[in-house]
Amino acid sequence: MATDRLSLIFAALADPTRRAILARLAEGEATVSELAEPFAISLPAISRHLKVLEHAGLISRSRTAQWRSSRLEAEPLREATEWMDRYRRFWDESFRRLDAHLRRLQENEESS
Amino acid sequence: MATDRLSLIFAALADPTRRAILARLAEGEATVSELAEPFAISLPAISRHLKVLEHAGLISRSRTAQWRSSRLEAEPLREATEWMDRYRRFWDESFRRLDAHLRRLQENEESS
DNA sequence: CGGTTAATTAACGGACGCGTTAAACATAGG
DNA sequence: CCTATGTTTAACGCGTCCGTTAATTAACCG
Repeated sequence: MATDRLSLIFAALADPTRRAILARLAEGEATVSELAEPFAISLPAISRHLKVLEHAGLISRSRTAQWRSSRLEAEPLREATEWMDRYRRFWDESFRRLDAHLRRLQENEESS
Repeated sequence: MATDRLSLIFAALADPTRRAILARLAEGEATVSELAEPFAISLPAISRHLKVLEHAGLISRSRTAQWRSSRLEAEPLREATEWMDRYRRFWDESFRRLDAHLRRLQENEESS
């Protein structure tokens, strides 16, 4: 079972429908029906997706009368990005330049 | 089936063992047995994890004699980070400051 | 050739993910 | 109270994921 937080976050993001829901929520809060509207899947399916997102901390929910509104909580995305940042030097050109620069400094240090 | 690239990447990252493998590969290439060593799971299980990582583009593999060496390919992490960057303004303080700054500029523009 | 080492493939089992439809629950409102 | 609306829960099917052990493939080496 994926019990750790990061696994929950990445697993939640691994589904295109859920990513689309997050994209929609970036424009503002929305009810379940509103979120379901663009998709050709049933309301219960959407309901489950929202539960997954909530469990990963990617959304929070509030109740007003019979409507349940979802709100984006991007903090987990920060966590995920932070994890990936360990690998930034493997792809980021500017990071590579910084790397080279630091190496040069190091060499000067050693040769002095 | 998760057929799109981003889903493959996030799904690959959703497993702690696979993330640990990537962490190990950040220190340099390694063979399957070397990668398996820290884990209490069988070699075939590791072999499958590597296949998942390769399918997501997160590693590439080469063969030397009977050894298969894996190498980190972080480009997919860049893609994933890029996707998350759309949400950066929802968590990043400096992004919020920039946002506020731009809004101020906008207001000055309008009132002139 | 025959044995050893490295790794993968095959076959299986159990858990989980994602969808469905039908039923239940919650709230508003005549 | 009864009904309409919004959403969730229940029960099920099916495919995939993750692990196992046993068998197979691949390459080296005495």
